[in-house]
Amino acid sequence: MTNLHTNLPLPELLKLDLFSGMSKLQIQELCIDGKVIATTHRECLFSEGTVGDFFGVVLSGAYKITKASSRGEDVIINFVTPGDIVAALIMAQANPIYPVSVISMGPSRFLRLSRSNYVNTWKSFPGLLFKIQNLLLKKITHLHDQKTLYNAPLNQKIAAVLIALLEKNASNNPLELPFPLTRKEIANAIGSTEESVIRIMSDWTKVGFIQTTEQFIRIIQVEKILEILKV
Amino acid sequence: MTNLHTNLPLPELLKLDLFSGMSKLQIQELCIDGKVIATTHRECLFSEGTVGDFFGVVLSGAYKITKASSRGEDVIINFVTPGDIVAALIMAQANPIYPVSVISMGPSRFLRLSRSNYVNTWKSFPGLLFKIQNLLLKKITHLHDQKTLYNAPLNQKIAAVLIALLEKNASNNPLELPFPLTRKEIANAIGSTEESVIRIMSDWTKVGFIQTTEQFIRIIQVEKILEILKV
DNA sequence: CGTAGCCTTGAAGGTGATCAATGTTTGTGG
DNA sequence: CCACAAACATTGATCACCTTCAAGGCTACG
Repeated sequence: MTNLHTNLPLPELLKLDLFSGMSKLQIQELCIDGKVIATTHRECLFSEGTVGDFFGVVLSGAYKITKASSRGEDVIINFVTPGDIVAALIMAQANPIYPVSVISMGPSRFLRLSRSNYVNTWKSFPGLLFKIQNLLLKKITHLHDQKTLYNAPLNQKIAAVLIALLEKNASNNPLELPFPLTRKEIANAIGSTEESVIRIMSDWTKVGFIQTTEQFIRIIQVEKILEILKV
Repeated sequence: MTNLHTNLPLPELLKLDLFSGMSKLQIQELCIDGKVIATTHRECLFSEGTVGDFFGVVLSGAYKITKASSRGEDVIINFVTPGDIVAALIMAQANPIYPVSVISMGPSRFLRLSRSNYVNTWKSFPGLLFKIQNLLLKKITHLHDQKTLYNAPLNQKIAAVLIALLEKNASNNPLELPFPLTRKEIANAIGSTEESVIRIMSDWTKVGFIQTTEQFIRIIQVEKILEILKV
């Protein structure tokens, strides 16, 4: 793991929802011992089953949260992008063990914060805990929405993943996912197989709904994808 | 909705994990305005989409948390049993709307607490917020585990539901679920159909793994069910 | 230049959804 | 207390969707 020990990127932190309404001094107190970690494509931030001694915030890029299934396959629980908080929930435990792995998608950056920091400092900011609860609520709501699609046809599930990722990134037109996402990863995120995902996305490419260039997926006709969701 | 305004059932509350280590006085302060609500089978505690002005704790019985899917079907997100906290997460929002419905399974009891209570009193107990985070962690972990079974065969999914519900209830041998659970509900919990669930559970009944008497499911050979999960 | 990661296509087959019909139990109102 | 409705459980037949297995091509990278 590349440990780039830099100063806190305060301008970046000030923009985060999490720290909105806080002074620079407060943020510095909350992020004491904070280190910015730069990860490369497919690099692992932490592994399922290891001791959870840090949490943190995604600064740039993206990470996938994975969990090993009973077979060898790694199921993708969800994706986190800038502003998302990672592993905060398990910090409240006495002896936390990471229940999932976190893996970089493309080059990404992460603000790593120590557990003691959370237990000592963050705990005494009720407003902050409320904000964390709101972030958690979003995650849970998303998991609920996914369950809602349990018995939906495959194309709806794929559409849902793409739309959800688009919504996380208020990017510009034409809409392109700002990190590499393979068909296999999509399959692992919706509980399907690589081949099935390929068949559907190939169709979409042929009719011009989407377009893939060098592992980056670009959505050309969002309306069409949204239509699939509505049926 | 039957509103049985009773005094706080302090002995019951003292046993809850949530309030462990707290004095009677503290609990009374935390549960000010608390009302015990008794619900009957299939009665709705609150509905998806309505204003969230209360949260609470399950005292006895069980409730199912449901969400409407794109079709008419109601998907079951999960089940809550005594000691579980309900809707606490959305209380941290400015103008909460319930994202799910909560429906009683058999006769149950619920301690209803007002939102203002949470925002004013509970907020200032960091230890309590941490305990809530730990309860949430369990819920999320369970959702993750479910995702892990996404592409598993149907019998594994059904086995997982039964085992999960057994674990929530440290009941005695032979293991019986202490609330009515229909095949259709199991189907809605795992994203399948009533008929498919029936076919598998009928097989299990024939070989003596389980037994159903008056809507109550009894697991005769837990080992066998656990074995199904391991394959 | 070979390997690894990713994408593609085809053929075969099975699991589980769908539709339909019926039996059984529970609950409710006259 | 009976009759009827609603909820729940069951069984069979059919078939679509998606998985599985297999093979091959493309691109990046050491």
